[in-house]
Amino acid sequence: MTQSTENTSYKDIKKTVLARIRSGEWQPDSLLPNESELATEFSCTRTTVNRALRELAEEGYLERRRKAGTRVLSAPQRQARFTIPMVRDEVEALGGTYRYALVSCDQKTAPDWLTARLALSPGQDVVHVRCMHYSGNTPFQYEDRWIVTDSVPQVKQANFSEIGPNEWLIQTVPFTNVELTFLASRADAALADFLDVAEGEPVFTGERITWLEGRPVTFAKMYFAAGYRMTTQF
Amino acid sequence: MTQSTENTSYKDIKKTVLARIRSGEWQPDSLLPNESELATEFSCTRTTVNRALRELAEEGYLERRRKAGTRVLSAPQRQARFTIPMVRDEVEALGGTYRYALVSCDQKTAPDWLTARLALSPGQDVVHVRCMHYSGNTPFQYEDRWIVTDSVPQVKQANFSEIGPNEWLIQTVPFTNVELTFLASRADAALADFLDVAEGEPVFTGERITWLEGRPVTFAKMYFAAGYRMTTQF
DNA sequence: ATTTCGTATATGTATAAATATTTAAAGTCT
DNA sequence: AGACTTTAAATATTTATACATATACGAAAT
Repeated sequence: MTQSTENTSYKDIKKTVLARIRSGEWQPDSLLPNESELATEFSCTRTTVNRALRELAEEGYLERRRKAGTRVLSAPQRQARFTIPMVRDEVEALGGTYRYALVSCDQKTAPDWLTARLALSPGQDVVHVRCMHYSGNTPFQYEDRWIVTDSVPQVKQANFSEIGPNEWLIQTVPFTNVELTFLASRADAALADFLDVAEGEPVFTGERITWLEGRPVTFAKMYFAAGYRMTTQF
Repeated sequence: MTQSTENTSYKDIKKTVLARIRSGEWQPDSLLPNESELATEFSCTRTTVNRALRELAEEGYLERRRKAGTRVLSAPQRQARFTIPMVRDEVEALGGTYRYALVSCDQKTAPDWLTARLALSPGQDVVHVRCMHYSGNTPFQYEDRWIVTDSVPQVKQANFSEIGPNEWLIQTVPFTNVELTFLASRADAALADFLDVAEGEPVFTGERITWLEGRPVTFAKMYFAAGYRMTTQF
Protein backbone atom coordinates (compact mmCIF):
# COMPACT_ATOMS: atom_id res chain seq x y z
CA MET A 1 0.00 0.00 0.00
CA THR A 2 2.63 2.44 1.13
CA GLN A 3 4.67 1.49 -1.91
CA SER A 4 7.27 4.09 -2.54
CA THR A 5 7.40 5.35 -6.10
CA GLU A 6 10.43 7.43 -5.25
CA ASN A 7 13.78 6.41 -6.64
CA THR A 8 15.91 8.47 -4.39
CA SER A 9 17.51 6.10 -1.96
CA TYR A 10 21.26 5.94 -2.19
CA LYS A 11 20.89 2.41 -3.47
CA ASP A 12 18.61 3.54 -6.28
CA ILE A 13 21.08 6.24 -7.18
CA LYS A 14 23.88 3.69 -7.26
CA LYS A 15 21.86 1.54 -9.62
CA THR A 16 21.00 4.46 -11.87
CA VAL A 17 24.58 5.69 -12.04
CA LEU A 18 25.86 2.19 -12.76
CA ALA A 19 23.23 1.77 -15.48
CA ARG A 20 24.32 5.02 -17.11
CA ILE A 21 27.92 3.91 -17.08
CA ARG A 22 27.01 0.54 -18.56
CA SER A 23 24.76 2.02 -21.20
CA GLY A 24 27.57 4.29 -22.29
CA GLU A 25 25.62 7.42 -21.42
CA TRP A 26 28.54 8.29 -19.16
CA GLN A 27 31.65 7.28 -21.06
CA PRO A 28 34.85 6.07 -19.44
CA ASP A 29 37.09 8.95 -18.35
CA SER A 30 34.23 11.40 -18.60
CA LEU A 31 33.29 13.68 -15.76
CA LEU A 32 30.00 13.20 -13.94
CA PRO A 33 27.82 16.13 -12.99
CA ASN A 34 28.80 17.29 -9.55
CA GLU A 35 27.05 16.14 -6.41
CA SER A 36 24.81 19.19 -6.16
CA GLU A 37 23.58 18.84 -9.71
CA LEU A 38 22.87 15.17 -9.22
CA ALA A 39 21.09 15.94 -5.98
CA THR A 40 18.85 18.30 -7.89
CA GLU A 41 18.27 15.76 -10.63
CA PHE A 42 17.33 13.00 -8.21
CA SER A 43 15.58 15.48 -5.94
CA CYS A 44 17.39 14.40 -2.86
CA THR A 45 20.12 15.91 -0.73
CA ARG A 46 23.76 16.04 -1.63
CA THR A 47 24.47 13.74 1.34
CA THR A 48 22.54 10.95 -0.33
CA VAL A 49 24.30 11.42 -3.65
CA ASN A 50 27.58 11.53 -1.77
CA ARG A 51 26.99 8.17 -0.21
CA ALA A 52 26.05 6.59 -3.52
CA LEU A 53 29.10 7.94 -5.32
CA ARG A 54 31.40 7.21 -2.43
CA GLU A 55 30.39 3.58 -2.42
CA LEU A 56 30.69 3.28 -6.18
CA ALA A 57 34.18 4.70 -5.92
CA GLU A 58 34.93 2.23 -3.14
CA GLU A 59 33.75 -0.54 -5.44
CA GLY A 60 36.12 0.62 -8.12
CA TYR A 61 33.78 2.17 -10.68
CA LEU A 62 34.51 5.83 -10.10
CA GLU A 63 37.42 8.00 -9.21
CA ARG A 64 36.76 11.04 -7.08
CA ARG A 65 39.00 14.00 -6.41
CA ARG A 66 38.15 17.18 -4.64
CA LYS A 67 37.72 20.09 -6.92
CA ALA A 68 38.43 17.84 -9.91
CA GLY A 69 35.14 16.02 -9.63
CA THR A 70 34.03 12.46 -10.18
CA ARG A 71 34.95 10.52 -13.27
CA VAL A 72 34.19 7.12 -14.69
CA LEU A 73 37.16 4.79 -14.47
CA SER A 74 38.12 3.50 -17.88
CA ALA A 75 39.21 0.09 -16.71
CA PRO A 76 37.02 -0.61 -13.74
CA GLN A 77 39.56 -1.87 -11.22
CA ARG A 78 37.14 -4.22 -9.62
CA GLN A 79 38.71 -5.96 -6.73
CA ALA A 80 38.19 -9.60 -6.04
CA ARG A 81 37.45 -10.17 -2.41
CA PHE A 82 38.31 -13.57 -1.05
CA THR A 83 37.06 -14.52 2.34
CA ILE A 84 39.81 -16.58 3.87
CA PRO A 85 38.03 -19.10 6.02
CA MET A 86 39.61 -21.22 8.68
CA VAL A 87 40.37 -24.71 7.47
CA ARG A 88 37.81 -26.26 9.79
CA ASP A 89 35.03 -24.06 8.42
CA GLU A 90 36.10 -24.68 4.87
CA VAL A 91 36.08 -28.44 5.30
CA GLU A 92 32.73 -28.38 7.04
CA ALA A 93 31.24 -26.07 4.43
CA LEU A 94 32.22 -28.67 1.83
CA GLY A 95 30.32 -31.28 3.79
CA GLY A 96 33.35 -33.04 5.24
CA THR A 97 34.23 -33.93 8.79
CA TYR A 98 37.19 -31.93 9.95
CA ARG A 99 40.10 -33.75 11.56
CA TYR A 100 43.35 -32.29 12.75
CA ALA A 101 46.67 -34.02 13.34
CA LEU A 102 49.92 -32.67 14.69
CA VAL A 103 53.02 -33.73 12.83
CA SER A 104 55.75 -32.02 14.79
CA CYS A 105 56.34 -29.10 17.12
CA ASP A 106 59.78 -27.80 18.10
CA GLN A 107 61.28 -24.72 19.58
CA LYS A 108 64.43 -23.57 17.85
CA THR A 109 66.40 -20.64 16.57
CA ALA A 110 64.87 -19.14 13.45
CA PRO A 111 66.58 -20.38 10.28
CA ASP A 112 68.28 -17.75 8.18
CA TRP A 113 65.65 -17.61 5.46
CA LEU A 114 62.93 -16.96 8.04
CA THR A 115 65.03 -14.33 9.81
CA ALA A 116 65.37 -12.58 6.48
CA ARG A 117 61.76 -13.03 5.47
CA LEU A 118 60.31 -11.67 8.70
CA ALA A 119 63.11 -9.19 9.40
CA LEU A 120 63.87 -10.85 12.73
CA SER A 121 66.94 -10.13 14.80
CA PRO A 122 69.62 -12.80 14.35
CA GLY A 123 69.16 -15.65 16.76
CA GLN A 124 65.51 -15.04 17.63
CA ASP A 125 63.59 -18.08 18.76
CA VAL A 126 60.61 -19.56 16.98
CA VAL A 127 58.25 -22.45 17.44
CA HIS A 128 57.97 -24.60 14.34
CA VAL A 129 54.69 -26.47 13.97
CA ARG A 130 53.82 -28.84 11.17
CA CYS A 131 50.36 -30.33 10.97
CA MET A 132 47.70 -31.84 8.75
CA HIS A 133 44.09 -30.98 8.19
CA TYR A 134 41.79 -33.70 6.90
CA SER A 135 38.33 -33.85 5.46
CA GLY A 136 37.23 -37.23 6.79
CA ASN A 137 40.26 -39.34 6.00
CA THR A 138 41.21 -37.40 2.90
CA PRO A 139 44.15 -35.02 3.22
CA PHE A 140 42.97 -31.45 2.80
CA GLN A 141 45.86 -29.21 3.76
CA TYR A 142 49.40 -29.53 5.08
CA GLU A 143 50.42 -26.59 7.22
CA ASP A 144 53.98 -25.56 8.00
CA ARG A 145 54.01 -22.74 10.50
CA TRP A 146 56.57 -20.68 12.40
CA ILE A 147 55.58 -18.62 15.41
CA VAL A 148 57.87 -15.91 16.75
CA THR A 149 58.41 -16.63 20.44
CA ASP A 150 59.25 -13.06 21.39
CA SER A 151 55.97 -11.82 19.92
CA VAL A 152 53.89 -14.62 21.41
CA PRO A 153 55.58 -15.79 24.64
CA GLN A 154 52.55 -17.94 25.54
CA VAL A 155 53.43 -20.21 22.64
CA LYS A 156 56.07 -21.92 24.79
CA GLN A 157 53.28 -23.37 26.94
CA ALA A 158 50.91 -24.10 24.07
CA ASN A 159 50.03 -27.68 23.24
CA PHE A 160 49.21 -28.21 19.61
CA SER A 161 48.32 -31.87 19.82
CA GLU A 162 44.58 -31.23 19.92
CA ILE A 163 44.12 -27.73 18.54
CA GLY A 164 45.71 -26.37 15.38
CA PRO A 165 48.18 -23.49 15.65
CA ASN A 166 45.96 -21.26 13.52
CA GLU A 167 42.92 -21.67 15.74
CA TRP A 168 45.10 -21.26 18.80
CA LEU A 169 46.64 -18.06 17.47
CA ILE A 170 43.31 -16.55 16.58
CA GLN A 171 42.08 -17.13 20.10
CA THR A 172 45.29 -15.94 21.66
CA VAL A 173 46.83 -13.01 19.82
CA PRO A 174 45.29 -10.31 17.71
CA PHE A 175 46.96 -9.09 14.56
CA THR A 176 47.01 -5.86 12.67
CA ASN A 177 48.58 -6.66 9.31
CA VAL A 178 48.62 -9.60 7.00
CA GLU A 179 50.43 -10.41 3.79
CA LEU A 180 48.87 -13.19 1.80
CA THR A 181 50.43 -14.84 -1.22
CA PHE A 182 49.28 -17.61 -3.50
CA LEU A 183 51.41 -19.62 -5.84
CA ALA A 184 51.78 -23.02 -7.43
CA SER A 185 54.49 -25.20 -5.99
CA ARG A 186 55.82 -28.72 -6.57
CA ALA A 187 55.20 -31.55 -4.17
CA ASP A 188 58.49 -32.88 -2.87
CA ALA A 189 58.68 -36.45 -1.57
CA ALA A 190 57.61 -35.59 1.98
CA LEU A 191 54.75 -33.35 0.96
CA ALA A 192 53.58 -35.88 -1.61
CA ASP A 193 53.24 -38.44 1.18
CA PHE A 194 51.29 -36.09 3.41
CA LEU A 195 48.89 -35.00 0.67
CA ASP A 196 48.69 -38.40 -0.97
CA VAL A 197 49.73 -37.23 -4.42
CA ALA A 198 52.57 -38.20 -6.71
CA GLU A 199 55.92 -36.53 -6.17
CA GLY A 200 56.32 -33.53 -8.43
CA GLU A 201 52.57 -32.83 -8.67
CA PRO A 202 51.45 -29.18 -8.67
CA VAL A 203 50.22 -28.01 -5.27
CA PHE A 204 48.19 -24.87 -4.74
CA THR A 205 50.01 -23.04 -1.99
CA GLY A 206 49.29 -20.11 0.26
CA GLU A 207 51.74 -18.14 2.36
CA ARG A 208 50.64 -15.93 5.16
CA ILE A 209 52.66 -13.51 7.25
CA THR A 210 50.97 -11.85 10.20
CA TRP A 211 52.11 -8.84 12.19
CA LEU A 212 50.93 -7.14 15.34
CA GLU A 213 51.77 -3.45 15.33
CA GLY A 214 54.84 -4.00 13.20
CA ARG A 215 56.09 -7.03 15.13
CA PRO A 216 56.11 -10.28 13.14
CA VAL A 217 53.89 -12.89 14.74
CA THR A 218 53.78 -15.86 12.43
CA PHE A 219 54.67 -17.19 9.02
CA ALA A 220 52.65 -20.04 7.58
CA LYS A 221 52.79 -22.08 4.42
CA MET A 222 49.63 -23.90 3.51
CA TYR A 223 49.74 -26.66 0.92
CA PHE A 224 46.38 -27.70 -0.44
CA ALA A 225 45.43 -31.14 -1.64
CA ALA A 226 45.17 -31.95 -5.33
CA GLY A 227 42.26 -30.35 -7.11
CA TYR A 228 41.90 -27.45 -4.72
CA ARG A 229 40.34 -24.35 -6.24
CA MET A 230 40.02 -20.97 -4.60
CA THR A 231 36.95 -19.26 -5.98
CA THR A 232 35.11 -16.02 -5.53
CA GLN A 233 32.24 -14.25 -7.22
CA PHE A 234 31.67 -10.55 -7.53
CA MET B 1 49.20 25.31 15.59
CA THR B 2 45.56 24.60 14.98
CA GLN B 3 46.10 21.11 16.28
CA SER B 4 42.80 19.49 16.98
CA THR B 5 42.56 17.88 20.38
CA GLU B 6 39.19 16.43 19.47
CA ASN B 7 38.96 12.73 18.85
CA THR B 8 35.54 12.64 17.38
CA SER B 9 35.96 12.05 13.69
CA TYR B 10 34.56 8.78 12.45
CA LYS B 11 38.10 7.68 11.76
CA ASP B 12 39.13 8.34 15.35
CA ILE B 13 36.12 6.43 16.57
CA LYS B 14 37.06 3.51 14.34
CA LYS B 15 40.55 3.50 15.81
CA THR B 16 39.27 3.70 19.35
CA VAL B 17 36.77 0.90 18.86
CA LEU B 18 39.37 -1.29 17.21
CA ALA B 19 41.81 -0.59 20.03
CA ARG B 20 39.20 -1.61 22.58
CA ILE B 21 38.57 -4.84 20.74
CA ARG B 22 42.27 -5.59 20.50
CA SER B 23 42.94 -4.74 24.13
CA GLY B 24 40.20 -7.13 25.15
CA GLU B 25 38.13 -4.37 26.74
CA TRP B 26 35.36 -5.45 24.38
CA GLN B 27 35.50 -9.24 24.28
CA PRO B 28 34.57 -11.31 21.25
CA ASP B 29 30.84 -12.00 21.06
CA SER B 30 30.09 -9.22 23.49
CA LEU B 31 27.63 -6.48 22.76
CA LEU B 32 28.82 -2.92 22.25
CA PRO B 33 26.99 0.01 23.80
CA ASN B 34 24.41 1.22 21.33
CA GLU B 35 25.03 4.03 18.91
CA SER B 36 23.37 6.68 21.05
CA GLU B 37 25.42 5.81 24.09
CA LEU B 38 28.62 5.85 22.08
CA ALA B 39 27.60 9.16 20.56
CA THR B 40 27.27 10.55 24.07
CA GLU B 41 30.61 9.08 25.12
CA PHE B 42 32.44 10.51 22.12
CA SER B 43 30.36 13.67 22.24
CA CYS B 44 29.37 13.52 18.62
CA THR B 45 26.21 12.65 16.79
CA ARG B 46 24.86 9.18 16.27
CA THR B 47 25.43 9.66 12.53
CA THR B 48 29.17 9.78 13.08
CA VAL B 49 29.18 6.72 15.30
CA ASN B 50 27.01 4.97 12.73
CA ARG B 51 29.52 5.52 10.00
CA ALA B 52 32.40 4.28 12.12
CA LEU B 53 30.58 1.11 13.16
CA ARG B 54 29.17 0.53 9.69
CA GLU B 55 32.64 0.57 8.19
CA LEU B 56 34.09 -1.66 10.88
CA ALA B 57 31.30 -4.13 10.18
CA GLU B 58 32.06 -3.86 6.47
CA GLU B 59 35.68 -4.64 7.26
CA GLY B 60 34.66 -7.74 9.13
CA TYR B 61 35.25 -6.78 12.74
CA LEU B 62 31.69 -6.29 13.90
CA GLU B 63 28.31 -7.77 13.29
CA ARG B 64 25.31 -5.49 13.40
CA ARG B 65 21.63 -6.35 13.55
CA ARG B 66 18.73 -4.06 14.10
CA LYS B 67 17.32 -4.23 17.55
CA ALA B 68 19.92 -6.84 18.47
CA GLY B 69 22.75 -4.36 18.50
CA THR B 70 26.40 -4.50 17.51
CA ARG B 71 28.69 -7.28 18.63
CA VAL B 72 32.34 -8.10 18.28
CA LEU B 73 32.94 -10.96 15.88
CA SER B 74 34.80 -13.79 17.56
CA ALA B 75 36.81 -14.81 14.51
CA PRO B 76 37.25 -11.63 12.53
CA GLN B 77 36.46 -12.75 9.00
CA ARG B 78 38.89 -10.41 7.38
CA GLN B 79 38.64 -10.56 3.66
CA ALA B 80 41.63 -10.45 1.40
CA ARG B 81 41.12 -8.04 -1.43
CA PHE B 82 43.07 -8.70 -4.56
CA THR B 83 43.14 -6.06 -7.20
CA ILE B 84 43.12 -7.93 -10.46
CA PRO B 85 45.17 -5.79 -12.79
CA MET B 86 45.30 -6.11 -16.54
CA VAL B 87 48.34 -8.02 -17.71
CA ARG B 88 49.83 -4.97 -19.37
CA ASP B 89 49.66 -2.96 -16.15
CA GLU B 90 51.04 -5.82 -14.11
CA VAL B 91 54.02 -6.27 -16.42
CA GLU B 92 54.73 -2.56 -16.49
CA ALA B 93 54.38 -2.28 -12.72
CA LEU B 94 57.09 -4.92 -12.43
CA GLY B 95 59.32 -2.80 -14.61
CA GLY B 96 59.01 -4.89 -17.77
CA THR B 97 58.08 -3.93 -21.29
CA TYR B 98 54.76 -5.41 -22.23
CA ARG B 99 54.48 -7.33 -25.47
CA TYR B 100 51.46 -9.15 -26.83
CA ALA B 101 51.31 -11.91 -29.41
CA LEU B 102 48.34 -13.65 -30.92
CA VAL B 103 48.62 -17.41 -31.19
CA SER B 104 45.32 -18.34 -32.81
CA CYS B 105 41.81 -17.07 -33.30
CA ASP B 106 38.95 -19.19 -34.61
CA GLN B 107 35.20 -19.09 -34.70
CA LYS B 108 33.60 -22.43 -33.89
CA THR B 109 30.82 -24.19 -32.11
CA ALA B 110 31.33 -24.27 -28.36
CA PRO B 111 32.84 -27.55 -27.19
CA ASP B 112 30.71 -29.60 -24.84
CA TRP B 113 32.69 -28.80 -21.71
CA LEU B 114 32.31 -25.08 -22.37
CA THR B 115 28.61 -25.41 -23.11
CA ALA B 116 28.24 -27.12 -19.76
CA ARG B 117 30.48 -24.72 -17.89
CA LEU B 118 28.75 -21.57 -19.13
CA ALA B 119 25.26 -23.08 -19.40
CA LEU B 120 25.11 -22.29 -23.10
CA SER B 121 22.48 -23.63 -25.46
CA PRO B 122 23.78 -26.59 -27.47
CA GLY B 123 25.43 -25.46 -30.65
CA GLN B 124 26.13 -21.86 -29.66
CA ASP B 125 29.04 -20.23 -31.43
CA VAL B 126 32.15 -18.96 -29.74
CA VAL B 127 35.37 -17.28 -30.76
CA HIS B 128 38.40 -19.05 -29.39
CA VAL B 129 41.46 -16.86 -28.89
CA ARG B 130 44.83 -18.04 -27.65
CA CYS B 131 47.57 -15.53 -27.00
CA MET B 132 50.75 -14.76 -25.12
CA HIS B 133 51.74 -11.89 -22.91
CA TYR B 134 55.44 -11.16 -22.49
CA SER B 135 57.54 -9.06 -20.20
CA GLY B 136 60.31 -8.09 -22.58
CA ASN B 137 61.10 -11.41 -24.18
CA THR B 138 60.23 -13.45 -21.12
CA PRO B 139 56.91 -15.29 -21.21
CA PHE B 140 54.58 -13.87 -18.60
CA GLN B 141 51.16 -15.34 -19.22
CA TYR B 142 49.49 -17.66 -21.69
CA GLU B 143 45.83 -16.85 -22.17
CA ASP B 144 43.20 -19.22 -23.54
CA ARG B 145 39.92 -17.41 -24.00
CA TRP B 146 36.46 -18.18 -25.31
CA ILE B 147 34.03 -15.40 -26.20
CA VAL B 148 30.33 -16.12 -26.65
CA THR B 149 29.35 -14.78 -30.07
CA ASP B 150 25.66 -14.32 -29.23
CA SER B 151 26.53 -12.12 -26.25
CA VAL B 152 29.18 -10.13 -28.11
CA PRO B 153 28.26 -10.06 -31.82
CA GLN B 154 30.99 -7.48 -32.53
CA VAL B 155 33.58 -10.14 -31.81
CA LYS B 156 33.13 -11.51 -35.34
CA GLN B 157 34.71 -8.35 -36.73
CA ALA B 158 37.34 -8.02 -34.04
CA ASN B 159 41.00 -8.36 -34.94
CA PHE B 160 43.13 -9.68 -32.13
CA SER B 161 46.45 -9.49 -33.86
CA GLU B 162 47.43 -6.22 -32.24
CA ILE B 163 45.21 -5.92 -29.19
CA GLY B 164 44.59 -8.63 -26.63
CA PRO B 165 41.08 -10.02 -26.22
CA ASN B 166 40.92 -8.89 -22.63
CA GLU B 167 41.71 -5.27 -23.40
CA TRP B 168 39.33 -5.42 -26.35
CA LEU B 169 36.51 -6.81 -24.23
CA ILE B 170 36.97 -4.23 -21.51
CA GLN B 171 36.68 -1.45 -24.06
CA THR B 172 33.77 -3.07 -25.83
CA VAL B 173 31.39 -4.80 -23.45
CA PRO B 174 30.54 -4.11 -19.85
CA PHE B 175 29.98 -6.93 -17.40
CA THR B 176 27.96 -7.37 -14.29
CA ASN B 177 29.20 -10.56 -12.69
CA VAL B 178 32.50 -12.33 -12.46
CA GLU B 179 33.61 -15.66 -11.08
CA LEU B 180 37.28 -15.91 -10.43
CA THR B 181 39.12 -19.11 -9.55
CA PHE B 182 42.74 -19.85 -8.81
CA LEU B 183 44.40 -23.23 -8.86
CA ALA B 184 47.65 -24.99 -9.53
CA SER B 185 47.81 -26.91 -12.78
CA ARG B 186 50.39 -28.96 -14.65
CA ALA B 187 52.13 -27.70 -17.77
CA ASP B 188 51.41 -30.01 -20.68
CA ALA B 189 53.81 -30.14 -23.60
CA ALA B 190 52.24 -27.24 -25.49
CA LEU B 191 51.92 -24.99 -22.47
CA ALA B 192 55.47 -25.84 -21.40
CA ASP B 193 56.72 -24.56 -24.75
CA PHE B 194 54.76 -21.33 -24.51
CA LEU B 195 55.85 -20.56 -20.98
CA ASP B 196 59.37 -21.89 -21.42
CA VAL B 197 59.20 -24.34 -18.52
CA ALA B 198 59.67 -28.07 -18.32
CA GLU B 199 56.70 -30.27 -19.09
CA GLY B 200 54.89 -31.23 -15.93
CA GLU B 201 55.93 -28.12 -14.01
CA PRO B 202 53.36 -26.52 -11.69
CA VAL B 203 51.66 -23.51 -13.24
CA PHE B 204 49.69 -20.94 -11.26
CA THR B 205 46.41 -20.68 -13.10
CA GLY B 206 43.43 -18.34 -13.04
CA GLU B 207 40.02 -18.94 -14.51
CA ARG B 208 37.62 -16.15 -15.09
CA ILE B 209 33.99 -16.29 -16.18
CA THR B 210 32.23 -13.03 -16.96
CA TRP B 211 28.52 -12.39 -17.35
CA LEU B 212 26.42 -9.45 -18.47
CA GLU B 213 23.01 -9.50 -16.84
CA GLY B 214 23.00 -13.26 -16.58
CA ARG B 215 24.28 -13.86 -20.10
CA PRO B 216 27.70 -15.49 -20.27
CA VAL B 217 30.20 -13.30 -22.07
CA THR B 218 33.56 -14.95 -21.82
CA PHE B 219 35.57 -17.72 -20.22
CA ALA B 220 39.30 -17.32 -19.85
CA LYS B 221 42.10 -19.47 -18.53
CA MET B 222 45.26 -17.63 -17.64
CA TYR B 223 48.46 -19.59 -17.12
CA PHE B 224 51.23 -17.71 -15.37
CA ALA B 225 54.93 -18.20 -15.91
CA ALA B 226 57.06 -20.05 -13.40
CA GLY B 227 57.60 -18.27 -10.13
CA TYR B 228 54.46 -16.17 -10.31
CA ARG B 229 53.11 -15.10 -6.94
CA MET B 230 49.80 -13.36 -6.32
CA THR B 231 50.18 -11.20 -3.24
CA THR B 232 48.07 -8.84 -1.23
CA GLN B 233 48.44 -6.98 2.04
CA PHE B 234 45.71 -5.97 4.43
C1' DA C 1 3.18 -25.72 25.27
C1' DT C 2 3.02 -23.35 21.08
C1' DT C 3 1.78 -19.89 18.09
C1' DT C 4 0.41 -15.16 17.09
C1' DC C 5 0.83 -10.53 17.63
C1' DG C 6 2.19 -5.99 19.39
C1' DT C 7 5.61 -3.05 20.74
C1' DA C 8 9.87 -1.12 22.11
C1' DT C 9 14.46 -0.78 20.59
C1' DA C 10 18.57 -0.62 17.84
C1' DT C 11 20.16 0.11 13.49
C1' DG C 12 19.29 2.13 8.69
C1' DT C 13 18.46 5.99 5.84
C1' DA C 14 17.21 10.70 4.54
C1' DT C 15 17.03 15.86 5.04
C1' DA C 16 18.91 20.35 5.69
C1' DA C 17 22.56 23.13 6.75
C1' DA C 18 27.01 24.05 8.00
C1' DT C 19 32.18 23.72 8.17
C1' DA C 20 36.53 21.48 6.61
C1' DT C 21 39.79 20.01 3.31
C1' DT C 22 41.89 19.30 -0.98
C1' DT C 23 43.40 20.96 -5.19
C1' DA C 24 42.91 22.72 -10.18
C1' DA C 25 43.42 26.81 -12.09
C1' DA C 26 44.11 31.59 -12.41
C1' DG C 27 46.82 35.41 -10.93
C1' DT C 28 51.19 37.66 -9.29
C1' DC C 29 55.77 38.48 -8.73
C1' DT C 30 60.23 37.91 -9.74
C1' DA D 1 59.62 31.03 -18.04
C1' DG D 2 59.29 29.63 -13.42
C1' DA D 3 57.99 29.95 -8.58
C1' DC D 4 54.88 31.36 -5.32
C1' DT D 5 50.17 32.86 -3.81
C1' DT D 6 45.40 33.30 -3.99
C1' DT D 7 40.88 31.84 -5.20
C1' DA D 8 37.17 29.05 -5.99
C1' DA D 9 35.17 24.64 -6.93
C1' DA D 10 34.48 20.24 -5.81
C1' DT D 11 34.35 16.52 -2.43
C1' DA D 12 34.59 15.19 2.77
C1' DT D 13 32.73 15.31 7.07
C1' DT D 14 29.89 16.71 10.91
C1' DT D 15 25.65 18.23 13.29
C1' DA D 16 20.86 18.02 14.39
C1' DT D 17 16.67 15.93 13.49
C1' DA D 18 13.30 12.96 11.66
C1' DC D 19 11.34 8.95 9.93
C1' DA D 20 11.93 3.93 8.27
C1' DT D 21 12.60 -0.82 9.08
C1' DA D 22 13.85 -5.08 11.06
C1' DT D 23 13.49 -7.87 15.01
C1' DA D 24 13.98 -9.60 19.98
C1' DC D 25 11.03 -10.19 23.46
C1' DG D 26 7.14 -10.51 26.09
C1' DA D 27 2.05 -10.73 26.36
C1' DA D 28 -2.03 -12.72 24.71
C1' DA D 29 -4.49 -16.27 22.49
C1' DT D 30 -4.97 -20.76 21.02
